[in-house]
Amino acid sequence: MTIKDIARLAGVSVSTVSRVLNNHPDVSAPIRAQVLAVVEEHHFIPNTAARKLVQPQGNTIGVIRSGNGNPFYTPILSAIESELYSRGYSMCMRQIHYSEDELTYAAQLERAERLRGIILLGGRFDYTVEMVAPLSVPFVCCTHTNLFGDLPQDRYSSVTIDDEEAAYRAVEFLYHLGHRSIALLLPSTNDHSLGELRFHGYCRALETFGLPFDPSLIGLCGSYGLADAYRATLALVGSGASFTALFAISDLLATAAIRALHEKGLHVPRDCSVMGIDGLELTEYILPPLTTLVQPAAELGRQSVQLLSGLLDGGGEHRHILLETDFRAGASVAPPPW
Amino acid sequence: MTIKDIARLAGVSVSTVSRVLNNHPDVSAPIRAQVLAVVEEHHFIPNTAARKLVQPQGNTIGVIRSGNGNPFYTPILSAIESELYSRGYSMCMRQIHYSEDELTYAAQLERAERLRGIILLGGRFDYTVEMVAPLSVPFVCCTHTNLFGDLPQDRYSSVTIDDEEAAYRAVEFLYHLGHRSIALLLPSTNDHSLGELRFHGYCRALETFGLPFDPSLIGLCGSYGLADAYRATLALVGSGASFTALFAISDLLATAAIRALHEKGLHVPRDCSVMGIDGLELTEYILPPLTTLVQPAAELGRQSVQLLSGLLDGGGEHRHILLETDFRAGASVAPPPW
DNA sequence: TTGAAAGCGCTAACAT
DNA sequence: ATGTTAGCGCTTTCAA
Repeated sequence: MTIKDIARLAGVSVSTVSRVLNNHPDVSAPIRAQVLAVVEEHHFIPNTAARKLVQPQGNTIGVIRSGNGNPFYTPILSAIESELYSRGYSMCMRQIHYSEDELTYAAQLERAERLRGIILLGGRFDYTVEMVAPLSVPFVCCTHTNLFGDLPQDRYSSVTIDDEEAAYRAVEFLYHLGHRSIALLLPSTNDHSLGELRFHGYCRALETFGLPFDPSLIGLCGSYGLADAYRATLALVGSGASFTALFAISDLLATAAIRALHEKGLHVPRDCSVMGIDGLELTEYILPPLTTLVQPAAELGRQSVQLLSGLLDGGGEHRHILLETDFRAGASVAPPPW
Repeated sequence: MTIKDIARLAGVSVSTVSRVLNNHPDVSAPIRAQVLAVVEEHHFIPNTAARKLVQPQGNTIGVIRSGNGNPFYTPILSAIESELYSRGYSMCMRQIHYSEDELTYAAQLERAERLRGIILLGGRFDYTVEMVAPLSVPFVCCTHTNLFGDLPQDRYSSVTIDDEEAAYRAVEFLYHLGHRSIALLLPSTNDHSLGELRFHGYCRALETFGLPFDPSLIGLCGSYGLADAYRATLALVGSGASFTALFAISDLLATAAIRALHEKGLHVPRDCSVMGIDGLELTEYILPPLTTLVQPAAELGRQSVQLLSGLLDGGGEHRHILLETDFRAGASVAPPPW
């Protein structure tokens, strides 16, 4: 079923059908009704591919979400969506695997959907000039930025928290509570990504406060998964390492850690404090409610759109925005037991 | 940049470029290399819309995921994806809001992507013949089925758990533990959806075991959100209703309920047992680990694909598969305190 | 107000 | 092995 069929059935020309379908004003009411009737009757839906092919440019922004599981992105996405719509853009979202390359995907989407701009949600921290070459519309990184690649700052925008600083603050908070042996739970210390940045923040805090770096206090879980975090925490405690606080670099890791500590007979926060980063809604409802640094999810999304919109409207330049995390008091931290 | 440009730059014809791009064998090695070089150099990506337009039919299955937040769908999606790929299909996933209509969306996607079939993940339970009319390829409902609409069974397939039965089993389990006052936490009792079905299961269990239905034990939260569930539970306890167990119709609701009970000075499970349905990975890691009926997420996804594949290969007919839930022992239930 | 026709970028006959 | 060409379904001039 094509507009040709509809035209024939309605006894008009294809251009008239097209006009009706696109709400052009210059069609007489009776003809319009007639065409619409046929369209309805046959449940006709115009072929999007053909439309895309012929329309010079739309007003669509592509959003690529990397990694399928993380609930952290959910509120960000909502914010992006509503901000986009309120500015008259339409949004086209795709979710991809961690294993897929978001830039390749973005480039394809750009062609397929005639995108005007792209928002990369949760991607790599190590873009090179070569990698972004296929992209020919402006893009902004939301929740990540290019700290490990050679892509110049003026080639892209980003909106993130300062990951290194956030980790520093988390450790600082624990230190000021009185903790002197602070364990760290993270997937890897050299992933050229989040983990590495937050690891640096942890190290800097130790240094600042004159605490020794103790490798036996580092729990490496290998992934951002709950099961791995759980196992790594069990192993950490099982190794005999002694610590009064555990800083997990994400809320999810922290959640699994609390259970593991509990299993080992350690009460949180009485025997061991636990702190996270992210501020998932869910971790507000676990027991004990997690003390964490909340990322300004809605703001991350909103400002990404604002940046992109500025770029598209002509005036704007590529910028890099660092947003503050917000301390959320839970019940998972306390002064050390002595 | 189009294949025409590439052809000119490489000094060949457009069909040669097309052949190279589509890995056709009948291109000489030097020409292929030459074309590829130009393609690389200019980061050329063929226009998907044009391809879609001209290709008679692909091998793509569309997946529409309704509602953006629920982590329950994550493992299902992974299963769908891998099963699809292993059978030689490619997948095209779209996520839509609760507020959007998945069928309209599916119909558009069907045209746009030339889909061969559709998997609806987490949609409505009340389709009518009229609503599905725009779809012209077979579709299967994953995690929902058409118990409230007039769409005949032979017009679609479905793979779900028996929601009514699962709720029954949850209550049965609590009953056998000794509980006689079992509260219920759910968004609504008449949403023509999940909530209503599970409500029926709850009622049937009460009836079977000779327990009176007590409206004051029904906690209505209005949504599947954590905050609403938390408030509803506080209100339920605050109302003075007396119960020794709470059955929340989803794991997320159960999680928020546990926190609310704790806030009210009720220990779970000593003072009040809590049980959920879904079996989220996360609720295995909260304290107390949630006792729940686990939906066979991977199997739900896998069988959806198998059904669809059977339909497409000619032989299959529309079928409706009910999968069993699996009891997962946590630590959130116990015999009543007396 | 309506219709005829060109062309979007690509693939696949068909021709060479 | 490579080139020429006819559409795919649609929108949009341009003419009537």
